[in-house]
Amino acid sequence: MLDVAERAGVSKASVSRFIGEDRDLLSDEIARRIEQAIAELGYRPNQMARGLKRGRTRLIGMLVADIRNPYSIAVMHGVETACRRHGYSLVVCNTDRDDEQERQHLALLRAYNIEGLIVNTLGHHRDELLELHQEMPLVLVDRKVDRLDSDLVGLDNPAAVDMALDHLEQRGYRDLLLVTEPVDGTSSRIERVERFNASIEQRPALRGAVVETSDRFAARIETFLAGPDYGPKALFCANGVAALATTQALRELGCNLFDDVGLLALDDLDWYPLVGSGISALAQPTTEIGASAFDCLLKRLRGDSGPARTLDFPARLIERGSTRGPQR
Amino acid sequence: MLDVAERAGVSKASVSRFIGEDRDLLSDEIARRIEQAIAELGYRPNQMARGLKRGRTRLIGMLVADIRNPYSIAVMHGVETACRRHGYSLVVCNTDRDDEQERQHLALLRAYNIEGLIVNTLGHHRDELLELHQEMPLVLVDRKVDRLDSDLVGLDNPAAVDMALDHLEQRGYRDLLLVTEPVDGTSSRIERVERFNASIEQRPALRGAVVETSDRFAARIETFLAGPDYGPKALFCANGVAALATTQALRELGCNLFDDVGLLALDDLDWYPLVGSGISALAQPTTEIGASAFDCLLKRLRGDSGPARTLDFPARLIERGSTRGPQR
DNA sequence: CTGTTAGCGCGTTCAA
DNA sequence: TTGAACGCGCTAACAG
Repeated sequence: MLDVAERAGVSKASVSRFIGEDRDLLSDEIARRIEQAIAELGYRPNQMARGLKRGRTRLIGMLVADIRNPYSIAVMHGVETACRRHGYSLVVCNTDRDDEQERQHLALLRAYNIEGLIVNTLGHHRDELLELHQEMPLVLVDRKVDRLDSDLVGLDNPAAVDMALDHLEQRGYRDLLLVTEPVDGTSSRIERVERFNASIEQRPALRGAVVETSDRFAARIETFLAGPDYGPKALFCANGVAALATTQALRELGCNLFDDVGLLALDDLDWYPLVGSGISALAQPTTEIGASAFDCLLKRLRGDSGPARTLDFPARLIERGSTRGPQR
Repeated sequence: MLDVAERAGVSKASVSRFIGEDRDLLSDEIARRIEQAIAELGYRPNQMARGLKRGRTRLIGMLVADIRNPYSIAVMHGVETACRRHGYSLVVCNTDRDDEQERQHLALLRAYNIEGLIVNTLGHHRDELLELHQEMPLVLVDRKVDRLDSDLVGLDNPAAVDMALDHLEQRGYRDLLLVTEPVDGTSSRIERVERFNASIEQRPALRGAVVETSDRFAARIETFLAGPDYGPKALFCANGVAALATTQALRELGCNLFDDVGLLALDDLDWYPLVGSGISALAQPTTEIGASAFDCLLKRLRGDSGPARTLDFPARLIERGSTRGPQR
């Protein structure tokens, strides 16, 4: 920086003004000289030093529970795009669903002076999250954290589940099984399960049960399929991972996909069209969700201190062969 | 830091020694007092400031061409795990296959004083990469960059292609079509195509052609399938994206998966077992590749200045229904 | 409009 | 073994 200043015959402060937001304060002549000196020397301001001084690092942190989950990737991509558009950079930390790693990453992000945090994990370290939330804005994605009063962006789970049941019922399915990953305190999973149960109550034509993907999972599916005849059977998978496990199980059981049983999945993955007659899906607007998460952060960074907001996005139904209706 | 020092009744320098690598220089008594003060105050050293002073930020950068590609994700996961194990953090930048974004991200990473860089892109900004390489170690993953003399970690492409051809030939396929994403200067794609062509030359029993996934892709596949009978036909997809496109095309054409035509794919994705009779795959050891990439960096950071190394990992064949042999 | 001064939080000389 | 002083690269406050 000193080199640039000397070469342009000005002081460091002027150079600082040039690369910062005070460029208007400079005379055209000086600005031109600085610009040239910067170009000639290939000077790049050191973001670390800027961050150190101003407290503004232009860094956003994101805590992700499982980076191999396509949903997380999609949201992250949305966040990253939004960040870049506004001059921020994203530091992504993957916890691999491990509480200890979550703790370490939180410490790390703080040590790097991020300005805001996007969280998509179980949030098993509420104390640290709370503490962090004192210092910076925080947005939860997809999953609530108990007694953490922050913005929340995600899917409108009740509406999505209703949409699923409407569709399945209308297509002639009567005996439903909700397949979910172990609920394990994950708010979005809880909401889906609860709404499923509640909504089934309201629909006299339907019968519904819930099963978690776990050890004897294929056997549970088999039991369901062999169960007493209440009407055409269909599976409703609460997310992409459950859909994968379910489809695997159905294949193991030698099912004809999808004549024997209907299937509707939350999340739309690129391979759904390829399996059997194609898997119907409720797609989440992941890019929008990611962009909104960043948007919340940005509003807070710009001083908005209103009450915590909750943004629920609607799912979109994509019909494929797996809900074409029971084959008689 | 000053607070900690005062509370422990020592100077900032001692605290600095405690949190740094000079802890041995401190007397037990002082170390204990500092430790306690840190715990009581919940003190966290500011990594920005440390980086500013020492030039060591403990940050590794990774440039990824397409974060939605499962291969990239898997490698990134391997890198991240290795990083964390050694006290480094990873900053991932996704270029979305866009040259301009690649340039911006390179500037960004430099501005944040990363200590090393892992690159998995086309590297269309060789000048900047070269410049960066003067300042820090650089590892290429999967893709070479012209005249950039750095470590390279990836798949042993010739061996993998040979393994594929051996397998297909042994299973009775004779008429092969290699499906690749547009080659577009990507070294790994070039290597696969070239070895395919060369290897076909050497095998009188086989015939081979190459097609890129693009506009009239399904039509190209159709032409291949309808072509003169040279023997049982099989498709060899050069990566996961090609496999997805190919399977889509086969479905559109109403093929019976996979009685009409064999299919072998490079990369092993979680949904391969679910499509038709299951897609056979050559799995890449992505975790190892990622870990090795970081390992190269670490060696360089520790002073190794030997000649650039190339690490080629072998693929692993996973047989499923799609190469069970031609059905007569 | 511009330059001077004084730190941001830390690591690293030096002496002691 | 410890502490005082200086500076990393930059920005903010003030003075001109």
